[in-house]
Amino acid sequence: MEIRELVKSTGVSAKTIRYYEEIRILPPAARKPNGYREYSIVDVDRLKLVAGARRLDFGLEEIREILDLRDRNIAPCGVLLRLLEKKAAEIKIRIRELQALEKDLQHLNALGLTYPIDDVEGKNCVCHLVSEQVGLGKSSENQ
Amino acid sequence: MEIRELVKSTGVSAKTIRYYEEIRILPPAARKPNGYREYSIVDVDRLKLVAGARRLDFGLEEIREILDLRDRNIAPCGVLLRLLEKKAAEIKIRIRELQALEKDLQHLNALGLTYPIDDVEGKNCVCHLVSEQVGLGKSSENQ
DNA sequence: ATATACGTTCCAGTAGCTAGAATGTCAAGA
DNA sequence: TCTTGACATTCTAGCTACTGGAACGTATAT
Repeated sequence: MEIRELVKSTGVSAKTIRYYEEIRILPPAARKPNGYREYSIVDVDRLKLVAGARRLDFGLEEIREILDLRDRNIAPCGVLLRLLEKKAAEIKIRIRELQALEKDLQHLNALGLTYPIDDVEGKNCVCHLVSEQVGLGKSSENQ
Repeated sequence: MEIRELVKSTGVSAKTIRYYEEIRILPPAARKPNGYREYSIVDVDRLKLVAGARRLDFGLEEIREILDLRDRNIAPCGVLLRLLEKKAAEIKIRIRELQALEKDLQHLNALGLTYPIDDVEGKNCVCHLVSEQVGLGKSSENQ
């Protein structure tokens, strides 16, 4: 099959497929006489695993590890399972960070609305609220 | 004051401060005879606003707009307030995406644990669960 | 012959820094 | 005076995961 078929069966763009080949996530594709890339069901399977893992927000390096195991005929399930847990933990933390951030934003917005909006350099201005966070509240320490 | 003082009073690293100057978020710093950068309270104020806005996850382009208004002596509070709301809405969405992702991860993990971990190419493998998401469930459509 | 819809390569850009190399400056201690 | 250490400077390159665009080749239908 040509690249367009692979795009259809995986939902990954042609650009991205070529990029994955370039960085050796996918092996160099076979070529037809005209120079076009040619794929088989094996490539579909591999790319589906990559796409699934990406959808779960795994990094390409993590994915590369999984693929390397598979390529050496070692079942990567154990590793994948651990990564799943690790990622879930990370997401949990990230969610909490964002929730704290959301709270801060709402708080500043609410407070800012009670201030005049034409105060360029005075203290009664939402700009000052934004500035003055620095070094104060640590409610949402993101990153 | 020298750059180290500015670092202390804003929590922004020297590298980042120079970078901000390079991309014109901060104006070219005055120089002492020895070539060292020299700052005043005005720079502290400006950088604090930048740091506060970055902490709220505003992009540097958004911040640049705010600063441009301020530089032209127009109170940016109105704009800032709108950005605050916009950002809060974005965060809300992002949180929901991450929560869906978290659910998927936990689901796959739970299901994966019931499978053997030594199945390289069979279907009873968490790898297959990961692959088979592609084109199926759209519970968490992120990015 | 031409229009179009594919395919190819290569280069550059995105966001917001951060690391590191090579070099210069300043203050204090032996 | 020499040296050590902590500061400062500039410059280049790298990070993640792609994406856009140019310039060009190929296949098919009209």
